[in-house]
Amino acid sequence: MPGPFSDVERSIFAAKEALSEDYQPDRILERDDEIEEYRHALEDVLFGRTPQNIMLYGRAGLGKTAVTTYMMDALREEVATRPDADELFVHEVNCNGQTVYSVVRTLVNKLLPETASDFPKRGLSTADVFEELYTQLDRRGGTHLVVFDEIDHLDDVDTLLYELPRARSIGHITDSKVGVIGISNNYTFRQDLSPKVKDTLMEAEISFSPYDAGELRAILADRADRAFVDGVCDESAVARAAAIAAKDRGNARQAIDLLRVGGEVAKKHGDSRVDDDHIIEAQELVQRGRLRNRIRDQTQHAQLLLETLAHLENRDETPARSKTIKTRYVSIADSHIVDPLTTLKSIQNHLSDLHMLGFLRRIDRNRGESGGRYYEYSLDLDPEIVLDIRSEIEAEREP
DNA sequence: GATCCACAGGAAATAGTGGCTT
DNA sequence: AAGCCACTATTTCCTGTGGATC
Repeated sequence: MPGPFSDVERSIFAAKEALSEDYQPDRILERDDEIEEYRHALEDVLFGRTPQNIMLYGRAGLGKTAVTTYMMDALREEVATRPDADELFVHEVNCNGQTVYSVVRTLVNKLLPETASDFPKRGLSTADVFEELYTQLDRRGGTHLVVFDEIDHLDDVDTLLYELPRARSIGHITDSKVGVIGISNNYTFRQDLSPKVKDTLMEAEISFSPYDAGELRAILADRADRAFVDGVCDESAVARAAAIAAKDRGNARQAIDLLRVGGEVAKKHGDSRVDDDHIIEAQELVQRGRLRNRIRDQTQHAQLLLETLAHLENRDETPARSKTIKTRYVSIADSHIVDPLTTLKSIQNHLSDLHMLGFLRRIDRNRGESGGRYYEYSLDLDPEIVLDIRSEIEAEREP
């Protein structure tokens, strides 16, 4: 008599969205200082003055994007009631994996009238796309706040951040105002900027510090309240997730992931409550998921090199120097019917990248006249997991 | 102390794709 | 069609580097 869905009512989630990555909370917890600074920096907009440029710093998962979305919504509402304020436009652009040209291009496309066709993907110079941006800004008029998320992923940020904040003073635009809001996961980003850019852009800098365990617990308790059926989530689970994340990097996203996966684990086991054992089990799953995404982001050759290193690791042939890695890599590339890279240099480039990303461990060797100087690499991950993930990825692309 | 090995690391050149303007 | 342009991923070329060896 019981059908396949008969025990669905026992589900422990009430509103799982509250634990998803793109959930936007309607109130922001534990970021009062940052919000206050933010508010101050945005005040000019309310009086129709040129907005300040704002930079946000802080690791991933510290609420930079959430606070920004929150602030922009609030600002939009407030502007509507203020007679002095110009019409406000907020544009968000994610810079991950983009170039200056493509970022400005997406901006232009957002400003273009509905009927117009998109700005060309290629074929035009960066100056052209900026020119189009300015005419579109002036056509719209008003105040524009441009949010560049993950701005540190952009190479050649200088051009972008030099051009845009100055557009008005140089006379590229006259009927509109532009403010730049940059979001960076990288603290050293500031040092990479040219001095010219630094002083214009750095009118307001807000840095987000890691959450401590107490703050995380408050955030998690709030989310757990919404996400889980009442009373299902143990306080110990919240405390455990907060503790793990606080010890790692004070990352709220990580903590929330732990809670969500912990809930899934409990559900899979058929348990009616979520406790800290579930969170501990979730920790490994979350870590593995992270690693899979990071590996997936790598180019094919880099992935093949990771696979090569995993094999070498299994045979106890690590640490290995680039030459031996290369010969193994070639045969592995062949087995996947991929054209291998031909030069040693390109292998070394990839190895060096992978080392910088924390996938590989590297030893500096110097045997003087009888061996010279070279590096030896070994895998800084569990080889079995790497091989597993690799075959998962490989299986996805075949069928 | 000069020399030398076998790379490391950076810059520039090359190749290849796609697509614009004139 | 010619001449640019953006962008990516190599390859080629060049200039260190630093301890062992002479």
